[in-house]
Amino acid sequence: MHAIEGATGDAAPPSGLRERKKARTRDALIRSALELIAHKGYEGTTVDEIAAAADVSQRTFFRYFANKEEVALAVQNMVEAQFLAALRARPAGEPPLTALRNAALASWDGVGEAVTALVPIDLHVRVYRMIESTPQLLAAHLRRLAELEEGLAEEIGRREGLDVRTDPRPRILVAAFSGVMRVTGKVWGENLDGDMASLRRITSEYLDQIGPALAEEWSKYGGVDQKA
Amino acid sequence: MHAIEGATGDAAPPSGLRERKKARTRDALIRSALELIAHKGYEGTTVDEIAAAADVSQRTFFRYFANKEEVALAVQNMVEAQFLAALRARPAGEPPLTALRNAALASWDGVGEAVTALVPIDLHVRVYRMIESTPQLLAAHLRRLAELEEGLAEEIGRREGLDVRTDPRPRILVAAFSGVMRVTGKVWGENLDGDMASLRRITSEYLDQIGPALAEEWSKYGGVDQKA
DNA sequence: GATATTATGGCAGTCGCTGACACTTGACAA
DNA sequence: TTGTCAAGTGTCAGCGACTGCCATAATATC
Repeated sequence: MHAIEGATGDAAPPSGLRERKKARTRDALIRSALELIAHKGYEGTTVDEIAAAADVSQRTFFRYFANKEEVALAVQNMVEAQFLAALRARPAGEPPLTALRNAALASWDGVGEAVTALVPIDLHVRVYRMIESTPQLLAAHLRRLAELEEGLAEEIGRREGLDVRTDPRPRILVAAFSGVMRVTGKVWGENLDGDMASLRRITSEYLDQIGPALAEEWSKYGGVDQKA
Repeated sequence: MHAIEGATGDAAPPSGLRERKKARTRDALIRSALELIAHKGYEGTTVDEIAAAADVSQRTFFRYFANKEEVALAVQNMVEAQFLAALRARPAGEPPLTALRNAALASWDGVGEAVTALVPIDLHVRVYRMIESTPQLLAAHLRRLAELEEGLAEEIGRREGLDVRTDPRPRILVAAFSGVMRVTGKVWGENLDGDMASLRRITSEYLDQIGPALAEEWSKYGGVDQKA
């Protein structure tokens, strides 16, 4: 439904030769694009080059992707879809914030292979940094994240048995959570150790800080715990 | 320093004739642009039309604004600069979250006249809704908000006497706060009463909900209060 | 009033993106 | 196998956003 889904997220096994061919072209486009972008930068890469590298015409490129941003964000998009799926898979008993947190941590697990099936992870990491540092790309990325938040809020609402349109708490929770996750991603991208382990550590650490950060007074180290 | 500032935010009184003329052209461009965009939509408006309506060449337009998005977001940008200024003006005693909240509420006050000096407020509101509903514009808007968050975090850090690069709490707080503010703005834009009073009400209400929303369990109505 | 600055316009050209049309290729049935 | 239909692809023409370049016109400075 939400555009997030479409990103190779539907794990429909390609049956006919036609669909297999389409998947191959799509993957080739993504690979060529990320390779070029990581190498020459986003703005330094033209659609013509991407298309040429994947051996299709420019027109065909635009039949697979609505715009240049979309290829660049294709893998990242997949990761986000993973996250939403992980949230859906969380046991009903978990409180909202815990579910979000665990979904994030859990989704880092499966995502590695899913990404590698398309492109080498280090390429993906390099592109991720590109996203953060390229204004146009970052803008598009943030917009998709906003869409994702919609999906997350809906799911939280569903879990807690309330309507997102009447009770603002799901959206508020997700907004706060996503904000923190963005900082997490940003900090991780800035630091040089681009491995999953450090990502997990930062994530946990920062999510733990959300309570103290919202507290009235900040004690010098650590801080108040807000739970109950 | 940050790009946010540049949006007519520097209240440097135009001295020479040259600068006054420049300010007039800039304002004319903004007015023409918002008028056209509110009327025909963002994508339905060409830069040529905007330039023509302001009686300058297209080339000149691009000397005033880096791209079409910038002119569409010019007023909104001013509002955000106001907000940052309002935060800076908060008394040192206020705890971080309270300062942010009061800065938001306070900035709604002065902003009315500041906006009206450029364009009628109802036009601005119509454009604001346009921003929320136009993907490309929303993307650009979200990116600027991310920049604003940087500024806010820095200011919070300064107030609390800690370095943003070592202590993550300022960023985390601001991220959570901004997330909630975004929901606020979105909900306000969706509802039909586009007046400041309802914006204030929603803002207060939603900010009050952030504690309960982060709590472990959600009681059906209202919820736990997290303060100490 | 001469001269140095700075703003503006016009033009050519690149790049992202789209519609229209013709052509090729895979799917499916007779 | 073959013929038909649907779907994917390439080519081309064209629009709109944006930039560099150069000539010109308007202010500022002395």
